[in-house]
Amino acid sequence: MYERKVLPNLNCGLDLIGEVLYGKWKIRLLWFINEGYTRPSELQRKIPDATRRVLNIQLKELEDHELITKKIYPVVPPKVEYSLTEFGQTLIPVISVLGNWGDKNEDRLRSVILKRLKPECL
Amino acid sequence: MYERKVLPNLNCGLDLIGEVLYGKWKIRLLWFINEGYTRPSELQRKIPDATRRVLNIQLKELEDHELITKKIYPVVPPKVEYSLTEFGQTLIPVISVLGNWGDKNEDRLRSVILKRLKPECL
DNA sequence: GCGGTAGGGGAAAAATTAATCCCTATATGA
DNA sequence: TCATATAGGGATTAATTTTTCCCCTACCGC
Repeated sequence: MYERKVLPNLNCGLDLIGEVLYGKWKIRLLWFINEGYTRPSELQRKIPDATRRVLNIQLKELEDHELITKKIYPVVPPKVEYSLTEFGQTLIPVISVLGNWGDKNEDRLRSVILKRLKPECL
Repeated sequence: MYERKVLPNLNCGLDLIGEVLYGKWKIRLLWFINEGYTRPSELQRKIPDATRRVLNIQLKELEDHELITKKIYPVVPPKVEYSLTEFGQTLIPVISVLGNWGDKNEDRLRSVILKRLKPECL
């Protein structure tokens, strides 16, 4: 795993939540786990744009940050289930606020975002 | 400026808000501008860990995304003031929710974050 | 034995983001 | 005259994150 070379800022609440939520797929992982998609293969199907690899890495980080727990069933073929910890559950309303703002301003956001990357990116 | 090579995901509200809010210092810039620190030099003093350069770049992105506006006074020495657009103002309650969750869980977050980077990073 | 399913992970490359360094300009005050 | 404050930007390097590619285990059914 990659080892940080620079100490992150941990001054205020915004720094702290940033540390655990940054990561391209983390918020969605939390969201889908909360919706009941608890197995790795289900999550991979819900987030097809991410590779298995990244999801595993980010799931591991969420676990290290105590937002989710991983239960491995000693069966064959292997079965794994993730679930939110109580701590992780308290994040759901927060994520909900983010998603609602994004949904409410969907058209405008899409427009301003695309305006900045028009030329070659498609 | 760096030109993206890969089209970002813009499927849902979470993707969209992520696009405009990701960036190490953006949330704090919005927050401080809202608190009345409107001039570049004031913002730099409020966020001493960031270099002038990055702040300028991220301010420019916030401006492109229509979250803030930049007013340049034609005086010498130069004077510039940023302010939130109406659109940007609607983000303040959202940022507030993020910050509150982080503040409320400050100790636990600091602990789990530090646990992951103990060894060499200090 | 082969292919499918379920769950992983190492190594290296590519993409992206942030930090460094150095340079521009003018006015004011010591 | 020299340092300081104000605002900004190009070029380069470093740091970090995400992707790609390839590999592994074990069982089941055919």
